[in-house]
Order: sequence, then structure tokens, then C-alpha cells
Amino acid sequence: MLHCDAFPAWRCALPGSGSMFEVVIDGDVYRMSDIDRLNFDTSKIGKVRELAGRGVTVYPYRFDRTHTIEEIRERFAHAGHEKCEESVTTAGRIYIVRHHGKTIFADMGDCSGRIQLYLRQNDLGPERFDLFRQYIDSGDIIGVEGHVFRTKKGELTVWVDDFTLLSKSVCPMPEKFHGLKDVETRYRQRYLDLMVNEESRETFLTRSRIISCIRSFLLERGYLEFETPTLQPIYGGANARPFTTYHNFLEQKLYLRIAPELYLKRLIVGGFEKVFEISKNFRNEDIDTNHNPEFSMVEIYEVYRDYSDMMDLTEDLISCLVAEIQNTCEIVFESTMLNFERPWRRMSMEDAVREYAGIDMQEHSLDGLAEIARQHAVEGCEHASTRGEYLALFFEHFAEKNLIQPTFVYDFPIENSPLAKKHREKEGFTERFELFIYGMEMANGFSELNDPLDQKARLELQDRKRRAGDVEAQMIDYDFINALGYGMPPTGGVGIGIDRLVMLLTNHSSIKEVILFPQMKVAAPDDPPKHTER
RNA sequence: GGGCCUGUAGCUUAGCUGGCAGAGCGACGGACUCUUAAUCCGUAGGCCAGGGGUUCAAAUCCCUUCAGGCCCGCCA
Repeated sequence: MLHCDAFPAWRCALPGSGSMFEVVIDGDVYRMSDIDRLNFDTSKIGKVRELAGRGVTVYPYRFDRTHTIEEIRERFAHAGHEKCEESVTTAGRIYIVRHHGKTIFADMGDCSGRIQLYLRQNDLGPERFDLFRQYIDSGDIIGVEGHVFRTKKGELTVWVDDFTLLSKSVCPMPEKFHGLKDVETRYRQRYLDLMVNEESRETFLTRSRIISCIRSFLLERGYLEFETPTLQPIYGGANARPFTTYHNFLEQKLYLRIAPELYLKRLIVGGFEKVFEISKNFRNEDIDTNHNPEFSMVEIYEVYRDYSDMMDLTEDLISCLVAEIQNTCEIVFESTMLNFERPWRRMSMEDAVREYAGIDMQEHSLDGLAEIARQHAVEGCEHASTRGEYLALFFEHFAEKNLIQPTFVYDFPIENSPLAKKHREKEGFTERFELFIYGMEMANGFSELNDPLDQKARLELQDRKRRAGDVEAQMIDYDFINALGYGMPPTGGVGIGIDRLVMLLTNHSSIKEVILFPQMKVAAPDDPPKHTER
């Protein structure tokens, strides 16, 4: 073990060999690997020690401010070169410090914005001034008291009479001009991204506003917000592979929900009439620009409504969002203009296939459809055996990517819609719709299946598929079928993907840009190289 | 799962037809009382993502592992 007790402690050389050893700084033990992992700056740790030695509370407990930075900018917008009489107290993180001998300029930022600070030795006195000069670095959080004025160059500035260290940063800040660009670091250390990249902070601010906008839209219209289990003994409500976990004391396997659907419908059975949940769902699938293993949805159910009502509601909700967030009904996504002016286009799946594939489903036999699928190398067609399956495959293959402007596609084949009610007129179809924007599926809704016998049969079919190896087919939830057995009113339901909505409204083509902490593979720093033979 | 690309100092990066690893910012020391990516002088900081190979010589060429990005397939 290596002891570095000499003062100042941080000046002790930290030997650069790769072997494991420990460094003691003022009695605190740092393993070398910790220092590697911690990214602490030894000179800053030294400053913390010295400040404490001078009786400075480096991490005090509270601070009162009279103004946020935004409030200062508003209130003193017309400030001139003379100091304003009214004093202000504000706080924030130091981003840049410019030393000029006996004056210092610094840029400080809080959640609402940034502002320049001006400090002079004449005002603070040599001791306080020196404390700032020596110990306050970019990254530190300080509180300042002073008077607002405008510099000769016109910059609104707080002329600092006194300052308080509120939190000392011991890690190096990202570069002040270029900031933090490395995508991986931005995702893994989102706090740094938020700290220095204004656009990123803006994106997540918008995300927060979108969610609160969805919530208030629904609450205002009398929908009740509920929370249903994330840990479920039987998963359902969607076709997807679940995450599994285990409860030690129940001694029972549990699944992370893939959808809240079956529980929300139980609430409808129980007598709540308009319900919604904003939930995280978990699907054990690949990660890419459109998929994160956990993602956010809002699911909405309302009694005595059918799928066409739910299309109206979806259109209403999303146009309201666009108007609220963007102040217009047009948004630019990846340099394409998306027009949310109502009414949005609505077309049946068969019409979509007719329009985009030039295939009229009615004109072809089952064998004919199979032949067309083979000719066009439609993905998954080798597993198709019914007209409905071909319709769904043709839609995905030919039509989906062309649905750029907001478009509802309705009347889905019954095969892939085990929770949707049979179509009131069309044999072999369900009353189901999906909303597509920029080729992305944004919402999925239906007239909810409330016939318990039909539901039982459909889930049994799913279960047979699952047992035959379809990893995404659903389990049978007998309690859910029982709930329907007690009688569920005719109900319309819809689920809207929040992450994709945020992508659209913030013009990001990767879901990781709109999820604060996207799932990343954990690096295993101490793993020895696996295939080194010596 | 398949294809393409990326990984060099804390951050942003140059070097990639093999020949001493460079810069800016940041850090540290110094000068500077209206700067704002301040400026000026000086110092330290790199197993060039990891491992293996080819070579007199590898950041550079080859193989491989890891991590990430983009596109495609499956899913919302």
C-alpha cells in the first residue's frame, strides 16, 4: 500500500503502472481501479481538502435565491451600464471562468438559463477574491449575491458582492466549446449531456411536457388514471417476448408486463368507465433506433365506444399535443413536412394494399396470394396459410413504409388480433386500427373483444401457437377471461407509443435520443481478455 | 441475426499510402481590473479500446474480442 500523507495530498504522484495498489489521500483510501472508474480529478480533491482546512463548508445544506436566472433576465432586461439598485441572489453551476488578474468573469447556469458573473478584487476584498480565484472552477455550484448591470459589450451580468460555494465538483467538465459529442458517453452519462448540451435538455423538457399534456388532456375529459401491476404472474395484452423474474418469498416466477391491457379491462369490468395508464412496458427483444427494451405507452379505455371513436380520440389527443408543443399543425421530421391538420386519412388495410401494392385481395384465390407473395419475396410468407395472414404481410411489405402523413389503417385480419372484437360486417376481420406516421406505428386500438367465449377460444389458439414454438404468442389468462365472463360493456381502447411521439415532436430518428437512460450493455472492465493463450 | 462504420490525453480531435504520438480546450504555475471559445508565457498529462499476428520497426497492415453508431430483418 502506498501512503501519500504529505501535504498537499493530491500532488502525490500516482504511479501509472497497471498493477493494483491503493493510494491514501488524507486517510481516504482510493484503489487505483476506483480512481480509474471514478474519474475524479486529484487536484480538485485537493482543493476540497484545502477548503475544508480553511473552514469552508464545501457541501452546505441549503441556499435561498431571490431570482432564477430566467427571472433575472426578465426583470432586468432593460438594465444599463450602471448597477441596478435592487440586489439579487441566485445560484447555479459555473461553466466557464475567465480570469483577468484582479477581475474575473464567469458564466453560470441554472435550469432556466445562463448568465455572466463579474467579480472584482476591489469589491470582494483580497481574501474572498483569492478564494474564488484559487478554488472555484467550472463545474462547481455556487450561490452569488450582487447587482445586475450590462457590460460595455452589452452582456447582462451580475456584479458579484459575495459568493457561497454550494457544491464542489471533483470531476473534470466536458470541453467548454465543443461540449460532449460522443454518443455513447451522452447516453451512458446523461447528466453530462444534460449539463452541457442545450438541445438535449430541450428534448427532455419537451418529453416532460408531452407526458403532462397527455395526462391533462385525459384528466380534463374525465378519464381516470390508474396504475396496474408491472410484475405479472401471467403476461398478456400484446404479442411479445417478456422479461422473467422471480419472487423469492412467493417462490414464483413473475413477468415484467408487456402491456397493461388485460388489467385495465378488468377495471372496466369493475365499473370504471373511462380509464388510462401511462406505463412502462418491457419487451425482451432487440434494441435498435426504434426499440428500447422498456418503453412508455399511454393506454386508454372507454365504455360504450368503438374503434372509430378511438380513432377520433387518438386524432384529437395527438393534434392537441402537436398544437401545444409546436404551436402549429405542421412539423418537420427528418426534413419531411408532416401535416397534422384534421381530418387525418383513414383507409382499410385492404384499401392500403390495393393502393400501395396494386393487389385486390378479392380477386385472388389463396394459392394466387401465395404466388404473389413468393414473387415479391414478401418476408414471412412461408408461414402464412390464410387470406388474413397474406393481407397483413402484404400490408407490412408494400404499404407501411409509404404511410408518411398521419394515416389510420383499420380492419385488421382476425389472425393477429386476439384481443380485438370481430368486425360487425366483414367476416374474418376485427375492428382494429393502427395509426402510422412517417411509416412508424404510433398507435394501436380496437373495439375491445368482450365476448368471453370468443376470447377464450382466441387465447386458446394463441396458447397452442405458443406451445408450438411461437415465442411471441400470448398465454391464457383465465382470470381475465372470467372477468369478461362477468360482463364487460362494449368498450373502445387504444395504446399510443409515447417515445415515438416524442421522437416525432423533437425530430429525432433514434429512440435513444428521447429516452433519458437508454439500455446500454454494461462494460466489464475487470474481465481478462478471453482468448489470450500464453 | 446480417451488412457498413467508429474507438488516439478529462473533452474536441490531427496523424491511418508503416519510421520519435501532435494540437486546442480543460488541469497545474505565472502575467493581466469590461472579458465572453478572453489573451500571453510555462508545466504535467497517452500501454493510440483489449488481445494476438506480419515487420528491423505498427496508432497506422492482418486476425480476433469488447463497446458504440447507422442500415436491414423481428417487434411498438
